[in-house]
Amino acid sequence: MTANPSPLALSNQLCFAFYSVSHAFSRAYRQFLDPLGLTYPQYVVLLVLWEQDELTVKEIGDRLFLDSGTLTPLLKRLENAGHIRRARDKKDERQVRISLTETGRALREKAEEIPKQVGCVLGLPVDELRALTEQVAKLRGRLHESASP
Amino acid sequence: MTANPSPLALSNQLCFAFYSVSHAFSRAYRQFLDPLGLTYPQYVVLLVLWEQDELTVKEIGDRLFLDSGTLTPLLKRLENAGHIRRARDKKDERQVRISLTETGRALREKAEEIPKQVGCVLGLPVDELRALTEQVAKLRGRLHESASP
DNA sequence: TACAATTCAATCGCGCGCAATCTATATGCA
DNA sequence: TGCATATAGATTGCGCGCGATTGAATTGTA
Repeated sequence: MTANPSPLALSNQLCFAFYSVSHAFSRAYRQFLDPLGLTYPQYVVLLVLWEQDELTVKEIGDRLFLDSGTLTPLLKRLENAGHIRRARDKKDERQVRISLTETGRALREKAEEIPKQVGCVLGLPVDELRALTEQVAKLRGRLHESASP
Repeated sequence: MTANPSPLALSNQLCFAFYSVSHAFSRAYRQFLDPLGLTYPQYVVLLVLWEQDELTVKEIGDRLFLDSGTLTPLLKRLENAGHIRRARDKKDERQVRISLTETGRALREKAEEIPKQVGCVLGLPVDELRALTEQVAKLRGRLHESASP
């Protein structure tokens, strides 16, 4: 794979790099998330809610590029764990609004150490991390555009 | 998420960027893989086999950072589709050796157009793609090292 | 040669990701 | 107002990823 010399396979290389690094990241986070009883996708949903509470399922999905097929069962698990509440919006009964419980809000402090610890193993200067993040987000944007023209 | 100003959240940003871009890539590949009846992970396994046939499950797993729990059922599906054969190694009965069928080898030609088509939407110069791929692979290496010291 | 330790693949269980479909609610328009 | 259309979320089905365990084959070693 990584030894393929063909320049035509370049997007294959890049795609696989992202595919494998995202799993590697997920594994790296797991050692810190396991003690909290969270998976990485659940953690990301909580990150969103810690930043802005009372979002609807759709709003969470827009931020994370996930649909209700993924989010509904995930949110139910977070609800069963006692971290969030799910309630139909009174003004628009189609929507389900997600709110943090006290437990869910409290989890934030413990979770705040995680990115620091993971960041250590990356061994890259902050500005490089920032540049890389931007570059990757830009690629994601292009892929999304081309998917829904 | 992307609006979080805290520098502490930088590895969160980067991890999420990889997480979301890898799904976006997988969706981009899907439109080309669907007609071939392949998923992205199946395609990646075939890429490996097209480069070197007669690998064992472990050897495939080493190249793709996947274990038998993922590969065994995936390979069975590729076998059912007629693309590969699975057979115990005569010299070491613990190993299962994977070989391409004629159908599986023939699939390569159709698949060869895919990275080109995906590459078009990325809109990045070749050397930038190459640099990005290397940088991401390096990060993956660091994450793997720190996982198994 | 016995027998413990290691290696390889298979199996099981669970949580995503996502396409497709369904239901309920809201909106737009004649 | 009445009905078509659109939207939000839930549900179903399938294919991963992966931790944990199992069973069989091999290797290392006393």
